[in-house]
Amino acid sequence: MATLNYSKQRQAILDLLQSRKDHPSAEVIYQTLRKSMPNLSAGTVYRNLKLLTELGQIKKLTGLDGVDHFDGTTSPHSHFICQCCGKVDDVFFEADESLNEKAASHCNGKIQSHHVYFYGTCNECLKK
Amino acid sequence: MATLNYSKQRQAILDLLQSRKDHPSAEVIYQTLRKSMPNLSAGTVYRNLKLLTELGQIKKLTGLDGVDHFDGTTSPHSHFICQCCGKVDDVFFEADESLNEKAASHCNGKIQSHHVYFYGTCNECLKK
DNA sequence: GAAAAAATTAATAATCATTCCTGTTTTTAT
DNA sequence: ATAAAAACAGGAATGATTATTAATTTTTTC
Repeated sequence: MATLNYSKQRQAILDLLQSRKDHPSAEVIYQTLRKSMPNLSAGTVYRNLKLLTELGQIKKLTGLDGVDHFDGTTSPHSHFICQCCGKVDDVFFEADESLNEKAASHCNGKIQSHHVYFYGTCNECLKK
Repeated sequence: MATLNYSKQRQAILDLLQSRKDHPSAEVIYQTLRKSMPNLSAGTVYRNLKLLTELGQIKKLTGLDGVDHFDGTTSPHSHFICQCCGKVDDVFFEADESLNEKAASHCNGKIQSHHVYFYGTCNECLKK
């Protein structure tokens, strides 16, 4: 994995994502880091999130609530979205080899990867 | 399925989506329908796409190229995104029952549905 | 079939996440 | 240490989507 992370700002963004188990948006990342880096710029956060995503060091999650969320866990996993509260949990469940293979014959091209989103109601919301 | 579709505009949007196998964006739908409905408004397209999505009569696809795309096929299926040309194909491949069940034990809630995105290179792009 | 009520539309303004731009600062390479 | 390259801060611009409002169309009721 490419390890060209010079700046304090970029490293702080990556560290934050790797230390959290939730999936913060760019805005949340910006507001969180601003507390310790008062003149951090929002553009810097967006630019580095885009760069880190392209380098594969973080994952971008879309289609949750209109804004993009980011995930510092790079090992393959799925996501569970609570349709009640909007929370996004990691689901460490491996369907990988088999899923790509099974779908291959139904597909007009070569599959390289996949991403599974599960939708439902989380335990907290079920209690209500 | 609820069938409360009064207006010409709403019906035209639904018909268009059901007659196409690709997954047009709101803008493409707007420009296409405008040819036969010259004073169609973009807001009408967006409002009806949102409504039809909420009613479950169409599906919204996010995270493809920054803009939302829409799918008139309601039977459960997956999608294959070509990372080369951006094309989105339907993949009629059923992993349903098993996938939700298998993931259930790894999940902090009750799974109701899922959506699988496959990423790869389509046959056209492979030839190049 | 016409009048009243409800729903929908067109047009336009507003919003808001994200990207772009410019001049400055930090990092890297020599 | 110095020059070149990369990255930053701050703010302006972009662009997809949503909200507003008055007018029109559709549905309902008689």
